[in-house]
This record gives sequence, structure tokens and C-alpha cells, in this order.
Amino acid sequence: MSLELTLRDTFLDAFEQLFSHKPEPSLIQFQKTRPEFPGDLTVNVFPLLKLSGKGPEETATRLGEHMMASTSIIAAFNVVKGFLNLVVADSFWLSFFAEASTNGQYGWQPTDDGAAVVVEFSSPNTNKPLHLGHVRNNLLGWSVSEILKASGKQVIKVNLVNDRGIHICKSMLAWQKFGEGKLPEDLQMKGDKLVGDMYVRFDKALKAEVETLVTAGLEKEQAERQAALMTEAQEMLLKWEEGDATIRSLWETMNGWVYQGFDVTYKRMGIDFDKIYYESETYLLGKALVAEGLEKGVLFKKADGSVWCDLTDDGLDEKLLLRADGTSVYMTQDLGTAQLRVSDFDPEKLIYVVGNEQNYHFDVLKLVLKKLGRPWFDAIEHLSYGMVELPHGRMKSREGTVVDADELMEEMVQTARERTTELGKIEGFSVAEADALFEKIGLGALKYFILKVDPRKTMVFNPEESIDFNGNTGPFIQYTYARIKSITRKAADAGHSRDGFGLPSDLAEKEKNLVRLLYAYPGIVAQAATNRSPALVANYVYDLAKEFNKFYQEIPILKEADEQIRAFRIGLSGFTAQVIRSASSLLGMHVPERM
RNA sequence: GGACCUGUAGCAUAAUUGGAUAGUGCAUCUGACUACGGAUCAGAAGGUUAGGGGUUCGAAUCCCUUCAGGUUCACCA
Repeated sequence: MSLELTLRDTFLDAFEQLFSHKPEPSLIQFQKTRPEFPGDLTVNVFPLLKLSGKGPEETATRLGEHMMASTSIIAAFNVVKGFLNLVVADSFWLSFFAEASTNGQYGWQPTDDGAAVVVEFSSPNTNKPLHLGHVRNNLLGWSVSEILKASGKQVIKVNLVNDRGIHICKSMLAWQKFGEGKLPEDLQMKGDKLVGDMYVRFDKALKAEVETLVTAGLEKEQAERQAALMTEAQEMLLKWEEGDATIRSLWETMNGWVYQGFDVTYKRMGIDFDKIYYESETYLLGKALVAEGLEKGVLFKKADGSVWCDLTDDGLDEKLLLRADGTSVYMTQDLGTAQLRVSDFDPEKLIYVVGNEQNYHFDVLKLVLKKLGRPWFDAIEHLSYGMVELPHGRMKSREGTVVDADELMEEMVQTARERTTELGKIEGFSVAEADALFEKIGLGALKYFILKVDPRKTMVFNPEESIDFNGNTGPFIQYTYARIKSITRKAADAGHSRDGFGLPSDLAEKEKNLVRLLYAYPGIVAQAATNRSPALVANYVYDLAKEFNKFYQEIPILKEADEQIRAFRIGLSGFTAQVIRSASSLLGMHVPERM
């Protein structure tokens, strides 16, 4: 049983005996004692004053006395205003350490046999390369999946690739017209970059065409509709839908280029999926649901034949589900893919990692599914994350401020190379070892920088600051890990071992602070899982690294003369390294043995 | 215009979900036995938590309101 739960029972018993009332257990919340006061855990007695009938000081003091007498876990207590600060006995921390430090899976819960959680993330369009916004999405989705796994869930990571539609037709058309038949390998170019360039080419050519039409006297909107390029792209989409062999073949070829490019990006980022859905295979699925809805009378048809869902009773608008020509829209497809996922996996949760500009879309999605009588509509959860902005504002493709994912990663790795070389840290490294190290540091810095921010919040990505490797950064954590490994290597070389030594009888302040933080790790993982927030893990592992550095600065480890204490400190260092490694891995951050 | 979201030191961000004197990093200033690895550590300075009202023992957090910014309300995805 956990410390908090044990102490809660002790507390409740004490309260009942002293004041003859039994408070609601939920009223008793243990929090970490603030560092300026002695103690480990604090209970706030203010909510209990009505039941105790005494003032805050007296209530707290009497409870403290009673608890101390009734359990050996409490070694001392003090009262400040209405706060009862409890000092947990060193023996408790030491026996916790003895047990936990032999557990290689510390922090991970065994996988339960309940239904799986499906996490969708990434979900790119195939007409352009991945950019900074996708980076946040990918890192978040992947990390949340890992955290859920660590908390005992079975997780299925899925990607829904938007591989069809007018956007890819635009790229295809541009390549036909301006591509000169050149393949990515002819141009020494990643395939996704080439297709992206073609998309831009289309846009430019279209604009030029529209402009000439406007100067010829057309209204802008009209010109956009009438432009030859636009109508050609639309014709191409129609042909694609009819299954035209030439178009399909070009489409497959160009999407193939894009996937090869994406694979490189995903691989470097360390992202993977258990299942990939393609929209070209799922975009018709929602139609059956719409038909069913019409039959049940929860959807209605307008005079022109289009199908709608009336959500005005729920404070929303009417939502189109089928166009007059019978084709489906984004919402229709999402209805279908949700149903597909439920049939595929029968999950307890369907988590969608999608930017907060689609909040409305997901509100509507759930409502429509509810109206369609799908009891699992409530299993749908939109993990709505904030935009990534640059110091000068949002990324704008028109202004060329879009930060490309590949370039970003490369820049981070290059900076890691420069910094590390500058510091002279790679003596004795082979070229391959050094490269692997730069990769770990550069990507660790990037991942930590992005994941340490609460997902829901809009974040500012400052390229200058993100490549700072001091302070609250990934490399700081990696450095701490490497330092510990240096110690444990030396300890092993010197033949020091924990075997045969018991535990010391008490703890120095810095030792206790460390043990206390290590104790908190499983709770942090659980909390991060329920909150879907890697930021909690990131902030935790930073605190842990910082706490170790304080300990390291003040307390001798290998230099300690007393063998038993030295053995304990080596063990404590090693266990800290293990937890740093474990928590980092939940963020997708690798830690180096040396750096 | 309707709906939703956000606002914390110069900058970037925390705050155990209503708890103590609002933490941390960067930047600025000062220090660390001549390193068990200085990508570290110790310290200083920096705040009316956008403004105003309210709820209560207690508010960055909940309610009302004003201001500022953002998203959305597509037969785009």
C-alpha cells in the first residue's frame, strides 16, 4: 500500500478517536511539504475544522501527536497555521529504496487485460513535407502512447494518411506540367519535398492565371473557379474517383515518393505506428452511416438532395454530411473511420491527437455519433493541442516561415555537434559513436523542448533558445545521466559493490530529497497518463536530474570512506540513473553513457 | 455577430486540479576547497498572476464583467 493511503487510514483513525467524527476520505489530501518547512508530507486541516470543533492549530497538533504515537512511519511533525507537516521516518525511505531499486521495471505497471486504447496521431496530407506543427503532433502522440503503456494500458498507435483529394491532384498536375519527368533521385531530393514543391508550383501558376483573368475583367472568385488549372485539377480528381488507370498510376507513384520521404522523417524522429489507415481506402465508409441516419430519421435531406444533421438543439449549427451530388465530406469520412476503428479494435478509448483548431469538428463528430445511436461516442477523446508559434507569430507558408521538420532536426544535431566538439567531450569516441551521440543530444533537446510544455497550450518555438543546452533542457538531463554512469563505471572498476552491505541507519538531507523524488515516479506516470500530458514527465525528470546534481555537489560518493554508506550512495546514484532513463524514454529521449 | 480557448518577471514556462511567502530556466549581477565530469552547483535581483468586482477560512485556479490576442462557425481536410 502506498504511503499516502496508509497514512490516510492512520489519519482517519486518529481523527475519529480524537473528535468522534469520521471525515470524508476525499477531504484529506496529502501534498508535498514546502521545502522551507521541515517535513515530507502535509495535510491541510482547514476543511476539517467544522468536524473537529477546534481551532486549526489545536486540531493539527492533536492529530500530529496521535499519529506519531500510532505509527512508526511518522518520525516527527510540526504545525504551521492549519498545516500539519509530517516527517516520514528514514527507515521508511530506506526500505522503499531497498525494494524499488531491485525492480528493473520500476515505474511501469503490468499491462492490464482491459480493452485497448487507440491513439491516432500524425495524420499528414501527402502533398507536402512535415513541418514544425507535425513535429509537436508526432512527439505528443507517440509520447502519450508510451505513457499510457507504462500506466498499464494496451495501446494501438494509428496514423490516418490523407492520401487523396484535390490537394494531391494539384501536385500531380503540376508535376505533369512543370516536372519535366524528373524523379526524386534525378534531383537528389526527398520525395515528399519534390511533391511539396510541385504543390507550391501549382499555387503560383494558379495565382498568375487568376491574375490575368482578373485584369481581363473577371471577379476574383469567378476567376478562381474558371481558371484552367483549377478545372483541370478537378477533372483529375473525378478521373481518380472513377479509377482512371493513368491517373491512379501517377497517384501511386507520387504518393510512393512521399511515403519514402515520410519514412525517413519518422525514423529520425523515432516515431512509429501499429497501423496505418489510408483515406483512399476509408473515404467512402461514412456513407452507410449516413444512410442509416436517414432511415432512423436523425438526419434529413434538403431539396437539392444534400444530407444534413441538425445540431441547433445542442447550440451548434446544421452540419452537412453528404453533398447534393452524393459525395462525402471530411466529417462523413471521420464518422466512417471511427466506426472502422471500433470494429477493428473494440477499444475503451479513441484518442485523436489533433490541433485545437478542430475543436468544433470533434464536438460535432461526437454529437452526430450520439444521434446515430453509437454508445461508444463518448469514448472519443480529442487530445487538443495548441499551435506552435514562432517568436514573430504563426508559421506562414506565404511568408516562407514554415519550419521544415527535417531541416529542424538536422539543425539541432549540427548544433549538438558544434557544442560537444567545442567542449572537447568526445575524446576517444569513434566517428560512428560521436555521430550517434550528436543525434541523441540534438533530438533529445528538440523533444524535451517541445514536450515540456503543457500540450493544451499554444507554445512559442524560439530557434535560438531551443538550441540552448544549459538549464531546463534535454541535454541537461542527458548530461546528468552520463555523469552518473561515469560514477557507476568507476565504482565497478574499483570493485565496489552493494552486495553484502546493509542499509545505513539514516539519511542526509540531500539523500532523502532524492529518494523522495524517486518514490514519486510511479505516481507521476499515472498522473501523466490520466492527464495525457508528457509535460508532467518532462518536468519530473528535470527535477530529478537537478536534485541529483545537488546531491552530487554536496555529498561524496566514491570518496566516502565508510564502505556501507559508499555502497548505498552508489546504489542510489545507479537507481536515479535508471529512473532518468525510464522517464526519458517515455518522451522518446535517449540518454548517452558518455557525453 | 454566435461559440470556444488563452492571458503568470524582459523572454520561455511551472504550480499536487481551491491551499502556506506564485516555483524553474534563459538573459543580468556575484561566488564555488585548483572538478567522484563546470553542458554543474551556491547566491542576488526581477511579480498588483491583463484590469475590476464577487464566492470563502484560503483564488493564478471557480463565477460575473471589461480589455487584449487566438481559433472556429466551408458543399476544404
